[in-house]
Amino acid sequence: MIVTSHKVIDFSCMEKDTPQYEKIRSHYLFAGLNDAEFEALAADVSVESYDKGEILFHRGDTAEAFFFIESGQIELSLISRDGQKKVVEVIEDGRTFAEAIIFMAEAKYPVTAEALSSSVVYRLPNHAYRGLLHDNPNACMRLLSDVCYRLHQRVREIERLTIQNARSRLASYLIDHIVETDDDEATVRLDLPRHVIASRLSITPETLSRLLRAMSDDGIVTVDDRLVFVHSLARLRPYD
Amino acid sequence: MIVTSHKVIDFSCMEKDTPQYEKIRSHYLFAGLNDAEFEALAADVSVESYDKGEILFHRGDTAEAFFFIESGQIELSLISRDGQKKVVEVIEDGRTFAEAIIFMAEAKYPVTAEALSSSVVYRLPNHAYRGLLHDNPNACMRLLSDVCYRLHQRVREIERLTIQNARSRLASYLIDHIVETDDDEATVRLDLPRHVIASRLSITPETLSRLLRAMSDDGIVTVDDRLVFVHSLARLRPYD
DNA sequence: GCTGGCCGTTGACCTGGGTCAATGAATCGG
DNA sequence: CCGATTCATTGACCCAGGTCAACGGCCAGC
Repeated sequence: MIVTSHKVIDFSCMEKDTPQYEKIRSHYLFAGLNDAEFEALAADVSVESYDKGEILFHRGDTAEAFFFIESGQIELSLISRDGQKKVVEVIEDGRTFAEAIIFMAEAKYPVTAEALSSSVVYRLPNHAYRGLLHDNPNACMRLLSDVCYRLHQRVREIERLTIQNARSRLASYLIDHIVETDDDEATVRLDLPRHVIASRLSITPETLSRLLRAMSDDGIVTVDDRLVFVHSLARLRPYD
Repeated sequence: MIVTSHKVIDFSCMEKDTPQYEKIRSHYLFAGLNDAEFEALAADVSVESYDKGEILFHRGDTAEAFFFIESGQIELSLISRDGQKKVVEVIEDGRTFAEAIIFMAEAKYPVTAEALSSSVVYRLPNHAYRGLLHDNPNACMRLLSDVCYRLHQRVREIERLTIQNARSRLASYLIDHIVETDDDEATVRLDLPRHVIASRLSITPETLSRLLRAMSDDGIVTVDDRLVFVHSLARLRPYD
């Protein structure tokens, strides 16, 4: 077996007709493949389990595979020389990540990936999928479309970081995480630890806390642990 | 003819075997096409001239075409509600831009494009190129590779904006614009107006001026109008 | 050769958000 | 059930970089 901190699970858990199998099979990167193609790809996949806090890869590591998250949450982050961390994105189950580097000339991961909670992921070697793409114009187009969407997301992120202040960014975040909305009111679920949210917004936990408090004092929101009740989207909006 | 502020030039200037023709023909998006394909594409291309300050498109405009720059410089920027502008990128001649939005579902330009100097650009309708891609796995792969590269660039930009300070960002910029290097010394050419550089770095022109002055006072650089002589890359580096 | 705009620079001052430290809550391994 | 550790909150203070205002080139048009 393999000697790493994480665990490689018996491959049989990706057997056909299980819910897990269907979960990855229906992902947009694979849905367009025929059964033979998918089976061939699956033969190269390894299933891995990571505990909270374990690292899948570091920024700068040679990138030979991308990942599909079966369960859990994976945090993608940048870490500066002096040790401070900036969370770029948190990927939830049912999604893939790092698939964009399949095509990088210098195939290094541009971010560090760490399990935020216990997670099961499928490791898909680049070369296996790359070969398939060449003969699948449709898969190619879908991937292009997805990568372009992500590129657009990054531009929006740059916008938020440069022409919006901390309060606006928090407002945007709240609006993006609404679980239920009712006219001018809404309920937001903060599905991540505060300090992770803070890092995603490029502020400190202290500032996040103070901003929520200020909004609360202004009667715009009520905070109850991980739930935020927005009393007036209109009053939150000006800062989005 | 067409009634806009910019000028649509006689199409004949893109005739075969001219230097202009070769310039675009050899671009990576078109080099892989055969002559018949390229000719078909060229039939849909319009050649346009823009004066300094003219807008090619605004953020949010419906995106039906992408562009190849024959000559000049095009600034891509984000503009906030309150009017402040953030320059995301400046594209020089010989390169394309906005080609990523060919694949966006909601085809809106994510940035505003403005001519920084008098420019000649080719407007390429999305649909024309999109059809070609479907039958050209190689072109598809090249485009994927390029878009992924840009995605990576954006991640690096986010890194610069969040975990580097203004001085570090300026140092990175100087290093990226070295025209000649000699061991620990280098010459940098600032090919853009100061206020544009400042915006690209997400600082004010005042801060840019002060940072250059501070570096100059520290003996790290000498500034002579648009030329910056770096006396010690080692002393500049710690901030990159 | 003026003159009216832009651009860049410099100084004085301000402030959003970071840093540091203290205090509680909550979670967890034993 | 209890220390140990991690996480969130709050207060006091600080500073990088923004804002505002003044000034001095440098063309471009008359």
